[in-house]
Amino acid sequence: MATMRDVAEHAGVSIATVSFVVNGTKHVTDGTRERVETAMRDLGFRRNPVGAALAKGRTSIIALLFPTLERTLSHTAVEFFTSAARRARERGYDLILWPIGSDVEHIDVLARGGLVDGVILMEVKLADPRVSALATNNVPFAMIGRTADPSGLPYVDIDMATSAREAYEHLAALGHRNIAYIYSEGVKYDHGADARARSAYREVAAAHGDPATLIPCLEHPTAGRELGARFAADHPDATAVILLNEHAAPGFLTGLAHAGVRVPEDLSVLSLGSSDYMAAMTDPPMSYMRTPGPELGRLGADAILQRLTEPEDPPLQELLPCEYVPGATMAAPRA
Amino acid sequence: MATMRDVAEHAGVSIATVSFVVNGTKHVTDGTRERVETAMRDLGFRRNPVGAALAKGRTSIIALLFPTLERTLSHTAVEFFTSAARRARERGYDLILWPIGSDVEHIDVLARGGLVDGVILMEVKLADPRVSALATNNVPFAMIGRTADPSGLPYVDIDMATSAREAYEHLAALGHRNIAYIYSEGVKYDHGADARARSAYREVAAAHGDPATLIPCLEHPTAGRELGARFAADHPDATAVILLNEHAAPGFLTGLAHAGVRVPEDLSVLSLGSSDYMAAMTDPPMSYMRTPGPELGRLGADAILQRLTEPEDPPLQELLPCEYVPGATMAAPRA
DNA sequence: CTGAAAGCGCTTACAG
DNA sequence: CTGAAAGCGCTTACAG
Repeated sequence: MATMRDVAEHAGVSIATVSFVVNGTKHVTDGTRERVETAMRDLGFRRNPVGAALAKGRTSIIALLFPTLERTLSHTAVEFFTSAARRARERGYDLILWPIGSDVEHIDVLARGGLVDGVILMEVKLADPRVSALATNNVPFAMIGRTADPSGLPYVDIDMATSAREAYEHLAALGHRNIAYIYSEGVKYDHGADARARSAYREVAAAHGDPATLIPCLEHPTAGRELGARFAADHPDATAVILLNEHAAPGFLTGLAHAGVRVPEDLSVLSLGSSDYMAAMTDPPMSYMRTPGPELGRLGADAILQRLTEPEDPPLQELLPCEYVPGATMAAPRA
Repeated sequence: MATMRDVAEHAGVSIATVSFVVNGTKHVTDGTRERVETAMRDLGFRRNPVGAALAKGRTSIIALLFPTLERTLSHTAVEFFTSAARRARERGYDLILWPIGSDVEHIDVLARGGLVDGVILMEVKLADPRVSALATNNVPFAMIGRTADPSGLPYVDIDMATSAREAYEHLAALGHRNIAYIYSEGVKYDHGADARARSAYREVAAAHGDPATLIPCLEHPTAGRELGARFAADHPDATAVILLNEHAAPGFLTGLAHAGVRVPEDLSVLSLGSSDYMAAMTDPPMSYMRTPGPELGRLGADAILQRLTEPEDPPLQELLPCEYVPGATMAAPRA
């Protein structure tokens, strides 16, 4: 593979000049530039990014850290990633998905030393060891999600407290007074979004003077189906359900149907943190609170890029609520 | 950040010795090693992978190229990735997901020069410009999927011809003589798996003397639903459907139900290339031909690692059929 | 067992 | 506008 030195010799210039042409860093006379460009073409030259990275101390690559080996990448997570990648590309960076988990060792080895310029964290826990690892090692990072106390740290997150509250209020407005809440079982209990949604649910139920019922469910359609099948028997008084478990939602409706529970006549269901794609999977189409995945992905990219380009600016901190999208799974409770 | 030079000074040794300790490349006396290790700890030393990459000419990083910006990462694709990443990790490599598409420019810039040691291609087309780009640039690669003529190239792929044929035979064995085929619309027509499954379907239908009916459908549950709703009207003679469109499958069943078509009494449905996860989404649970995603991901990692470690060996080429998993969407046609 | 030194392929002040 | 040279942080023959 041709190097800059080869090109320089071929064109009869210094390698500095080649570098200027390749990067457009400095003005070069037309004649010289043409000679260099010809030489590059003749030799099939392509700049070696590793050499450049070492000299410059940066790579223009951002890593999105998602623990795929521990947790399945949901459709919504894919939306975050795709949108963040698109935004990064617009701004001259590459975004890659690095499937490393809570394995702190691995994190700072990768993140330091300029293999990547910065990282975006997903699946952030209330107390997240990765955050301190990155901070200690001085690796620029931003979170999609946030820790218990994210003050001073760049993040973009779903406003889960507001979203859960609004979900509740939508059902309460229809007259529901016994609204159960289904969450993801097997997720670390201190996962930020889950934890915040659960507290908000408890608070708003209490504020209404309604009972709070928290029901765990594994993140899989089959688990949803089993839960749906026994739901009426286990929770005869519930007239509505809020569900923060995208993977289980379709199965839950199926299970209900098989048990003779009609949705929404017998039970209203509202999926919290879902997408058009997943909502359209179910029958009837799910009423849901839409996760602002594309918006957050884009903002997540902006958040980390701001750390890189304007490190003195206050960190970007943004909270976006889910938006209510009516489907066909909500109605007033039977009298 | 401390460098090897800092550590060397601190420990009173040469930086070569530090390198030997860090990498375990050569034996170092216990006493010396301890001094070096202490110095590393004191200074919080972490080896800079970019420097190492430049010196060694490799990074131990493999990139999985998936055009996320053009095509949604399906649950099945996530399985490939996760499994390949796990396997790579076992063998001392890191696997990252690089969301670049058919953008040939971008590919070889990234792939050459040792930012990654090799790449795995997904979503391979019959004629794929990326393949020639990588070959020209001498970038080690392997395909999950394959081009029209992959001879001499490393690949692992679904044996779609066999799988489609078997799908057909399962339905034919029940007595079906009019089996329609639903494929993904909007996918480049020369996508390998799609193209091969379609030809196999045509051939096997012809061999049976049955009519072949090819029906396009966008890759989204809503499109599936619309297709299901008008299916009986458009194709009154079909008694069974093979469907290679995971995203549309759940919606398709829903659409059928709303149009009064009972599955499997009125119409049998068999999903080709699906997963337990997606099959469990539908009601009734889908009968499907299971994509060997985890197996192929693992083999895909092996295929590229073999190019890197044993470049003289003949390339790994492996074809795995989908396995039939009975669900509740197939029955004999009505008399 | 350890060290001095060249080299990996670039970038970037500094001169001219 | 262009070049000579130092340097980014490592690795690895080659000596001793």
